[in-house]
Amino acid sequence: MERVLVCCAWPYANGPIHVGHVTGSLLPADIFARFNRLVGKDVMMVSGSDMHGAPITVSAHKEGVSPEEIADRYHRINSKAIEDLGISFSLYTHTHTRDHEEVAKEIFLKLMENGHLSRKSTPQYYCTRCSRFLPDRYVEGSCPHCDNEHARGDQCDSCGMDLNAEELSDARCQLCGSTPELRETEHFFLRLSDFTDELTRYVERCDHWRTHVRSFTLNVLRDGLIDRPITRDISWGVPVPVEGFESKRMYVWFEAVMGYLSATKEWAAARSAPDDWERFWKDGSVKSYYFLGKDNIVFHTVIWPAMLLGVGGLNLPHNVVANQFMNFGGQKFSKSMGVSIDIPDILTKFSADVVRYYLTANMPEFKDSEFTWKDFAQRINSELVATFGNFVHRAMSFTFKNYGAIPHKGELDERDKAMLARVDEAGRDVLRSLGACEFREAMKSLMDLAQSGNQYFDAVAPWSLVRTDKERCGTVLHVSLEICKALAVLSYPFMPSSAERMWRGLCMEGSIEENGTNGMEMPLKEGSTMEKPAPLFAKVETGESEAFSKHSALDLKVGKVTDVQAHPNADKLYLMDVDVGKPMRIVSGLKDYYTADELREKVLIIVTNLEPAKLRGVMSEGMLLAAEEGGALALLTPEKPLPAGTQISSGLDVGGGRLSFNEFQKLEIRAGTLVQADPPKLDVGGRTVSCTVTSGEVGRRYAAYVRGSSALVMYGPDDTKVVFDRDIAAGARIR
RNA sequence: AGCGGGGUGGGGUAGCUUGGAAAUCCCAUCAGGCUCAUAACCUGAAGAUCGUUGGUUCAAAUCCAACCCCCGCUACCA
Repeated sequence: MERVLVCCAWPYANGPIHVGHVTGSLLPADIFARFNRLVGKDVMMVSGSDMHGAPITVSAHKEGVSPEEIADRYHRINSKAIEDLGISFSLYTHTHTRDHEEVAKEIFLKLMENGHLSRKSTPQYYCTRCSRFLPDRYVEGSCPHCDNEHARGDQCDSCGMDLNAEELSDARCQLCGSTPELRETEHFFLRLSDFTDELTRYVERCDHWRTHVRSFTLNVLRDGLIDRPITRDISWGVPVPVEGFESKRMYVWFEAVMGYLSATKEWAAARSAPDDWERFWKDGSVKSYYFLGKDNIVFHTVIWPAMLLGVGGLNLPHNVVANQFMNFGGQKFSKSMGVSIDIPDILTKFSADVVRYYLTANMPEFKDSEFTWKDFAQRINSELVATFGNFVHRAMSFTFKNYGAIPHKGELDERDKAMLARVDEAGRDVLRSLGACEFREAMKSLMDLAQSGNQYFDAVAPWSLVRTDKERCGTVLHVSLEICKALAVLSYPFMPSSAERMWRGLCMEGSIEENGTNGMEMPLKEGSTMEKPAPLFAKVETGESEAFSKHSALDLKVGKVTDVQAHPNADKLYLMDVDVGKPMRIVSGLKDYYTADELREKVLIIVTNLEPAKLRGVMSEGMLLAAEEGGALALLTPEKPLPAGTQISSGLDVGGGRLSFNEFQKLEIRAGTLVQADPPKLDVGGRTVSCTVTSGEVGRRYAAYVRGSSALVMYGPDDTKVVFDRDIAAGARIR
């Protein structure tokens, strides 16, 4: 039996997985694995949680727990989420296992034995009080390029320059504040340069790779590879199996990729066949596929292959299927910015198959894609429910109602034959696309077949045939059910549980999983009594998806006042012309607070998607934001100058639809004082809520959305937050 | 900043490697039809001078150059 190894990038155990992980690697890997099982191949599919590395120690330090506790927590959460999503791993493990440690040490020693490691001493800061070496980011000091005294050792947040910790004057340990000393420390380096030529030849052969993966890799190789350190001075990670290195650990990027191999070995050991892993790694006819995001390409096209070459005797990746990114409201997913949709969350609202559908249909295969709740609801409702689900349901429920069983197939006319030929054609299309890892295309072919089904059903009109020619009606229904059967089998890689439900609904024996694509040829069992069909998918109520985003339906932009005039017919109102990237007329009630001259040239924050409204006879197209508290009023403004029209974000979907004034009033936006930075807390007047903020200054007052017990500080590009032009009390309501 | 990818009707996309009758498909919009089905389905229409500016050519979305914008990597998010 032909064998396939499916490898999926290892989610980092520092937070719950989100839709980006799923659409970027987990889901394409699973679809591909299921497809291969369907066509009868022996599939090994592995991944796990990446448990090591500095970010986890940082989280642990923040929470005051051990790194292991953090890693274990998210490993549990993510294992569950992955299972709930129906991702069919042979084994989903993690990198903090004995197996992995052994494999990592073994590979390390083998690379050393083969002469691909070198040792080098470099100076690094060591904190005597903490008795540890400090990673660059843990060192704080004065930036040599600007006056910032709080530059981190890797980068200055103030001027943005890249730094080495040694460049800082007045270096301090960020953990305890004491002055660290520079010490020599010795590390191992992977001699990547040994492999440049061989890797170049290898990648040049791989012309079946996606072009962006291949050209990017070739470019990296053309620049020449630099030897990289593979050990570092931290205590969390895989120990280095060399005397004198007891206090050091392997770099996580070096050790985590080995997880593919160690997971396969762990799988084999669990089956009491410890040598079984070799069938997937040493047999040159086995093709291995790696699914990951574009940020991860070099690790899989250069570094891991170099390691495999250095060890020798192990298969190189056959294909590295890298996806682009799925963004959310124009922003990349990022936990720190509060821009993410966690899988555990979304699964409380929607079934796995529905989520899988959307994430496949919108998969960022060749370029970035955008997740919006509006698009989510739309695609589910009009594609999955209306086209696909509805065809299956109308065919099955009509048959059930009028026959109660699978009807007899009589003589086929030209149209029936053409339809069945179309089914075969669609089957070939779907399977071809799946084999080429073109999942959106495959899904499209599947949907096209559902549409053809609808067209056929309409053309043969069984609802009138049933009254005139019941025999012929049975035949066209039989053909329709054939289409359903094909849809069931072909949709299995994408939506496995719905597919199996359809299979059972058609009175077919066994399961799709057991029969594979042979199920396409298996005849329907005429005369079998059917169960009453139920719709496969329910429509998504707009409210359900809005629940996630209603607080962010505001489209805020930076606006520059170009002209201010008194309203001809009102005491308190101004007519303001504001540039928000385009001119906009705004009527505002600021006359009691600001003179026209004070307002001219001012830079404000404008709601640009409000329903226009007439105020004392003049149309107002937008609204400027101001905070109000006990008779005092302050205008919202960006803390640094931003050009007119710049998008200001709460971090989530900007919506795009028009917002009525009533809806706007339901939103809670307040002035809040940042009372602590880590974890960030915001005082919004009488109560303190947790908040997300990009890099706030404690004691400063910011504008923030408040929802429940958390808040989202509004911000523009470059972490520019929204502040006030006059002092205003914390808790002031913004409108 | 360097490197890679992308910029096609309102939104998403195909085509661009091998230039050729003003361009594919889905959604939304509009007009019809049907009534089996989750107001679902089917048919038809309107809608783009293919990021900008130049160039090559009889002919460019498609090739070349410059520029603008978005994203990623370089810098521990798929």
